[in-house]
Amino acid sequence: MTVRVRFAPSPTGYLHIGGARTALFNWLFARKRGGKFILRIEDTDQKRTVPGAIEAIMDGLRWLGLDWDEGPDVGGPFGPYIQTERADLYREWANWLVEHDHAYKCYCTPDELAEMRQEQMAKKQSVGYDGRCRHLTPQQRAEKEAAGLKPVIRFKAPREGETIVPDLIRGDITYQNKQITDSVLLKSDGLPTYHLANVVDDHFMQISHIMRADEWINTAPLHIHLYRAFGWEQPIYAHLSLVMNPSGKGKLSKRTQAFTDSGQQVLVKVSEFQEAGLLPEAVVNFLANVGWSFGDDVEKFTLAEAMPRFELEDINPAPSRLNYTKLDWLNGQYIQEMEPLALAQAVKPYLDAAGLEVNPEALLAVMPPMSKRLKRLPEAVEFLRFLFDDAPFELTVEQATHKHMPREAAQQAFRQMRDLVAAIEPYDAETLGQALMKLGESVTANGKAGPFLGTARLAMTGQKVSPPLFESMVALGRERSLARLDAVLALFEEIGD
RNA sequence: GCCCCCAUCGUCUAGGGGACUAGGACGUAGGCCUUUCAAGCCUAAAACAGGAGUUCGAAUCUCCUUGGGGGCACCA
Repeated sequence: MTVRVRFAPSPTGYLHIGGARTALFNWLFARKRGGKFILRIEDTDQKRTVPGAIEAIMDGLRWLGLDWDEGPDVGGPFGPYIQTERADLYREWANWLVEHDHAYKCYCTPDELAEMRQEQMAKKQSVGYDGRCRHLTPQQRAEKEAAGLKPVIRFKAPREGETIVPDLIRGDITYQNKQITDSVLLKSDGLPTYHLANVVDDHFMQISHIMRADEWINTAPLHIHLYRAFGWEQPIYAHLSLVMNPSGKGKLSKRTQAFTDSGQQVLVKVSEFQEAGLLPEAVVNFLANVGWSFGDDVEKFTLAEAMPRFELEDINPAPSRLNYTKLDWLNGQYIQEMEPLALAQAVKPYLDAAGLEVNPEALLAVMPPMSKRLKRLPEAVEFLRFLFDDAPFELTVEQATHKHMPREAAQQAFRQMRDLVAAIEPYDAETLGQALMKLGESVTANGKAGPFLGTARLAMTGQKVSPPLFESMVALGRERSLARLDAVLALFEEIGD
């Protein structure tokens, strides 16, 4: 069997991370089976269609490295791949259903339907269209038409029996047909609803497997009836679990929650992951671990490695939340592996944006030690500010001293350090390191260099956390290092008298 | 209200009747290393929602309860 799967978003905005995961699983499956991955745009709700959304979605997919074989931009043998460009096809098949007694015209107005729903709710009945237009006589129909009412086409759903939805992930799901309502297939604006467009397209695009989120599961029996009414073969279903909010309350959405309990921003759009300085390899790796597992206790892997192992049957049916902290860890792992030059290039835009005047050489020099400290690229801005900004930072005598190195000793230590830095040759990390270690051991009460080096770091960088001290001083250069030492010494003088 | 799905450490997961004193990862705690912070390494705490049943034997199968989620539009 030729595998053909599709990702079919509606262009109502950005690419959602949950959608990205659906796309990823489809992609993985298509690649594993040597099939085709198709991108189709479901834009039949023109009110919700947002200009530019198609591009935004494609950008998101491209960033993640999910390429498609057929789609709006690349075309393909079953196009067009944008539903509004296929409107005639749907109309044709909607009419076909009417002609074959599988569908009928309905003239109910929105008000009328709302009223019906209210009544049903008031009576605590199940809500759904009651089929009142099913048996209109030709005369009644003519009257409605004469009154200028524009009809919709509704499916004539079977009222008896049951329908089984076979699902690769969940097994057979049984529905009582009496619960399936006469859904609208063709709207009064002449465009199809999701149900019709989806079934018609999946058929003519020869889709073999439908992988989509759990939220669509209840539409499956209806769609199965449509396939039967048309006399078409139904695809194989596999309903993926939903991606939930970190709180566990509801499916992940833009609105619900902006921050997690630990204060992290809840990223939702793929573009937000990108802007947050996360690497696409990490995001995609992370996503693959949600609802699927590589096996062998392996957490970090590439898509190429995952692909041969991917099986639909292995997908976990339970909904899951996104663990953003784990994503950061994974991202850090990928950053550690980056070549210094690549990392410098990745980090530079953020430094530029922060208004820092970046010296490329100095930047490159501190990349190796930085790579172990970065979880997300933009963090580099605060880490490296000291390197590209000579504005004096706030420092107190308290910070420049230590319990094992009180005021007098600290002042003395910094004086010695200044002399040492001024004279040392060569001015490199190793020489500097050895000398400063020795100095440190001689100036602290406990004979350990740690307390001294900690304060020295503060004096050089203004930060408790920075690239390692010696490398930082080398990157800074002798002159600027001396200037910062002078600043500390001045601090002691000022307060001292 | 009706229908559907789901249920293993805080989170993501492994587990498909005996290999389970339930494994891994993130996070957390402690330790080592160390030039602070990281990174790395080691250790620890931490889960089969509850109840019946099937079986010699159940995290694994069935049912019920509970809890969570989704759906019930001329939205997708």
